Amino acid sequence: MPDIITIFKALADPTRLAVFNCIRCCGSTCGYTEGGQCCGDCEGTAACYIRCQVPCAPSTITHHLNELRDAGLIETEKRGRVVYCKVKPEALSALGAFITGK
Amino acid sequence: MPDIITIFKALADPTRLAVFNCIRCCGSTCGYTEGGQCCGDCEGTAACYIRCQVPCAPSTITHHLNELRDAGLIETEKRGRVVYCKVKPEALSALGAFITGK
DNA sequence: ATAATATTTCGATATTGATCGAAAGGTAGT
DNA sequence: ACTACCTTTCGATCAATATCGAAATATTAT
Repeated sequence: MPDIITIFKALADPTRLAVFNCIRCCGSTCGYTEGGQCCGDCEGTAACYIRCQVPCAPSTITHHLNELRDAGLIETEKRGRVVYCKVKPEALSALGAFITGK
Repeated sequence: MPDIITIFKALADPTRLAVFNCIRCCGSTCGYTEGGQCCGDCEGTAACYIRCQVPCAPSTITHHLNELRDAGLIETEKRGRVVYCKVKPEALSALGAFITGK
């Protein structure tokens, strides 16, 4: 399991935090791409996906997803050519433990 | 009040996190220098101070204290030539709010 | 006043890391 | 097979920043 520094680093970049929040707000699953089950206004099918909410190059999104996964903050699952992501609650517990002083 | 990104950034550097933890473990006050009230084994007077626990140049410590202060994580107070630091609990609450989803 | 000590400022360096474009790898549909 | 699409890998570039040493500032002690 990743240490707290890795978690802090992963969340310390604005773009990456936006990616994380996007995944988080999707509930259990969030499509990287248009077909994914998604959050808020877009009712699951509309063009509300990470790359749309966080405008940057595809390769940049891949990079950030890797960082978040390495930090244990998300899991990713590839079905076909689409990646689905969800938050790992354990990582947030690790943050909680830091706050309470471990 | 500083945003969550600033807080994450401040805690994302190993040296700076060590400084923060050192201040934190001191209870209410922690001397930057030898005379400070201090934590753990050293019973308040021994040579247990930040620069000793976190070996780096004095100017580097100053830099990290500034970052931590700007992030709202600590307050500093200068008495004579010694800086005393303490953790600001509000910053930790901000972290807590992030965990619970705001 | 002088000396010693604690901290900060400044400038320089070196490392890290965010970002992109181009090309490659897989997967689904025709 | 071929095509279209999603994602990843690879290099390169550029900005941010951690670190230090030296000099400056400020405070206490002699």
